[in-house]
Amino acid sequence: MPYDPSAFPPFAVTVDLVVLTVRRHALCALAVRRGEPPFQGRWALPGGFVRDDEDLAQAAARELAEETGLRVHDPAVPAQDHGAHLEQLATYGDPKRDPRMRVVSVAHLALAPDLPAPRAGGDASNARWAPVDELLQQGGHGRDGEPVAPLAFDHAQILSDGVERARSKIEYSSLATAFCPPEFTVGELRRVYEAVWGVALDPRNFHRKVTGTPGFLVPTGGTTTRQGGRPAQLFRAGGATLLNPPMLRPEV
Amino acid sequence: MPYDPSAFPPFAVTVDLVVLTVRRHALCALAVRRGEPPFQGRWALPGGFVRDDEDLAQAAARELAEETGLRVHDPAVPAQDHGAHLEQLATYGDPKRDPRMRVVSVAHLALAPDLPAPRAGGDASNARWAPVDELLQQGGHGRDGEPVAPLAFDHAQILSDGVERARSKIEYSSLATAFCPPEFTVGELRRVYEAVWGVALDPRNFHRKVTGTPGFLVPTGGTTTRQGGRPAQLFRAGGATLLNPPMLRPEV
DNA sequence: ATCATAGTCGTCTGCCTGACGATAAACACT
DNA sequence: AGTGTTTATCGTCAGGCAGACGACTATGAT
Repeated sequence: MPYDPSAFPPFAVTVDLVVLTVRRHALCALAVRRGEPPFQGRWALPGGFVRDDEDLAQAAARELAEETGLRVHDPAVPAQDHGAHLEQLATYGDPKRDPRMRVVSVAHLALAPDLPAPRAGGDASNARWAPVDELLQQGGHGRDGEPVAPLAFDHAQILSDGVERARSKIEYSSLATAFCPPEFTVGELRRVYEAVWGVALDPRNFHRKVTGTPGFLVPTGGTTTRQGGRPAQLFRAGGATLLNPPMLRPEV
Repeated sequence: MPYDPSAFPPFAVTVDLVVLTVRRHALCALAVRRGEPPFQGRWALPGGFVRDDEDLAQAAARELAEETGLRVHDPAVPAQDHGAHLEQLATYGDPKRDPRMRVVSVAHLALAPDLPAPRAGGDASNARWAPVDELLQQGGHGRDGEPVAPLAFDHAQILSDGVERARSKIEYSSLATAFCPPEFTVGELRRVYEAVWGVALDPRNFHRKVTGTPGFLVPTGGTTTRQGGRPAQLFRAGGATLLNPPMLRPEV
């Protein structure tokens, strides 16, 4: 039976990216300014159309590289350069989510270490890291006073879902290390958890927990004083991806 | 700026369903026989095209109702009839996953109580509940000897992802009750966990855990002996959706 | 009456966590 | 050099929870 193109409605398929990082003790997301209607001039999540010959993950990795220069960390390549974590988040397909046409967006979540200022097609003023609080808050604005919220389309919902995914996933996986540089201290890792969860953690219990979980952290032998105070041991992320028992997020 | 249809490649968008239930102490999934090429005669997950005016969740709920007659349980309607749990699972978009054309499939996961025999367009021989082990195993076949594996397209991967989602989600949520009838006993709930995880659980510790978790179970006052032995209390699912601390899955 | 089956209540022990005291090693002052 | 500040790291203790398992209860089957 030949294929009948009239048997189904055509869709546009895009990937949108929730790229998270921790800057200045705050969980931040990458936002780009829209250059064309709809929502011209408003901030949005980076993204774009999936190409004809591309897998969804490939498209997301391509967009991520275009926006940030980040390569995706491939677990199959252990000795690889430090790269970002990228995973599929969810798919959004409300018929009215884009006023122009029927668009289904496959959102992806990327976790990246603190990066230099972003570039978007070479134009820095059209891309920025903004604290997720500002992006999700009614009338949110950056430190420069520019309004950054509300985001275009349904991107506030997508960002919110991505943040919630990240918050819950660092509980039971070693993903928090994706926010850290290749070598980091226990204190730096703790400040990642504190920024993502928005809580304060006891440094002593945190230290006991992460150093006592087999495979989570591997000491590199070096030390650093870049945080001030007593020199701290440097670690790399160990091979373990699942934490058992998990890291417990404190109650409200 | 007008919309330019040549700016993006057109996709077909479908929803595929991983419908899980527990039958005869085994985790089973709904499978339908394909009536046309490609993969004609092979078993596949139920699914279909998303319509022009439909949200993804609506499309999934419609397909679920068409295949099983199940309504989706809406948390906003507390006094509602018993219904299935339905949630988005993941999206699959490999360019070659369907040889006919570019198809992106938004897979959904549904959990249902044990149901009467399925119907697929009224033809029972073209739909069946099959243990997920048989569906995922090389050369798997049903009790009638008919081969049910491998599934068509990338449906083995989708089913595998859905099963893994269900296995992990009943750890920290009350979702296991979605496999049970409206009223059930602690033992019936335990057998759900045992079937989904494929392990044996201590009845005494399980009883202590589920009855001691506030909001998980609400006693209805009734009892039943349908399992034989001493009469057991009947419970309904309580309002709690998140279990804290979680139910622990025994080690290998 | 006896047995088999399933449900329910307790006990004990070990592990993990949260709370928090104490010490160590750097830097910035005076 | 001494003092204070900051961060890191080790230790202690009590409470909670889970795994192992004994004991008892209430039904139906033989």
